[in-house]
Amino acid sequence: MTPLIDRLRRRGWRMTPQRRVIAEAMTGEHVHMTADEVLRHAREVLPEVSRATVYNTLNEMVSIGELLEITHADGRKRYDPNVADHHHHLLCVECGRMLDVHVDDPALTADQQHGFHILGVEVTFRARCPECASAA
Amino acid sequence: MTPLIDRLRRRGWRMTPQRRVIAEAMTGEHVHMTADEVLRHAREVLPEVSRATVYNTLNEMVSIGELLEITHADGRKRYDPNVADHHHHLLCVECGRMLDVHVDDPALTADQQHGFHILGVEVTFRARCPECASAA
DNA sequence: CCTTAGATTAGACTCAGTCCAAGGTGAGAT
DNA sequence: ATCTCACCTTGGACTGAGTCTAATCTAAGG
Ligand SMILES: [Mn+2]
Ligand SMILES: [Mn+2]
Ligand SMILES: [Zn+2]
Ligand SMILES: [Zn+2]
Repeated sequence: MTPLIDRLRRRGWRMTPQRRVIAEAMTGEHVHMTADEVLRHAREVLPEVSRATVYNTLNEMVSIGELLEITHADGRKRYDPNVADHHHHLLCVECGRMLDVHVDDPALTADQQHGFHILGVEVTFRARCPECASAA
Repeated sequence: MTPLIDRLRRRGWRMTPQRRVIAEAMTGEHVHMTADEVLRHAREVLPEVSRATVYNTLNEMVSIGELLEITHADGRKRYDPNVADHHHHLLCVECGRMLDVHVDDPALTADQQHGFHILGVEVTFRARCPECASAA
């Protein structure tokens, strides 16, 4: 898997310091940051990055398929760089931590499809993580 | 299944016209309205209902388990009165229409649980409905 | 009827996310 | 190496869903 930054350059993106630091934050499995978390990470390296640029960059990466956008129950969106490896999620409902999990996609029987054309399926396991369980 | 209104009264809720009209809107399968849709329905019967009361009532019904809250990708929450019958969802990504579907819950193998205590699982089929498919 | 705990209300407020117009800059062309 | 401009970044105004509050109202038990 080529690094995200190389793939972006190959698509003709101008490689600015802002985009570089955002792309570097968005790497790995089990990475599911909110826009504000990405902004904080980016500012540790490049303190003057603006919120608008983080939103611009994340949205563009989502629209070209280099990031997945996950809508969390708390309303804020999360961004997931793990697009190469189809997966689902395990979510701690207390602290919001989210892990990638691999499980077979469920399928709908014909009569349950109601004539819809299925595009994909999302599975989220709601759970309590070991840290939150022991804190309770 | 006793009607929602009776269950609410039995819990000691004061039965006001506002609550009655909101509870009447929240009945049936395949019902997944936003707060604003509930408000519009309520105002057709009782024009002076306030937005605050709709939000108060929906949130209270969710917290006592008489409604499910579904966070849609567009950010707005949907409210689902079908709590008696465990089910999952089939969502048209174009028009947002959402149907109840019945499919076996997927399960995580022990090594995929990462030590989490699983509370439940949500499955959403992303799809295009027949109306949106023919419009395209 | 009275009474009052609980319900309703308008509008101010919060917070994530979008939009805009002005100024800045990466990188291809010379 | 410098020029150029299409593209990028920025602060701040704006939007829209949802929450909060303080004043007013009312369902229902005695
Ligand atoms: Mn993931
Ligand atoms: Mn449903
Ligand atoms: Zn946790
Ligand atoms: Zn549709």
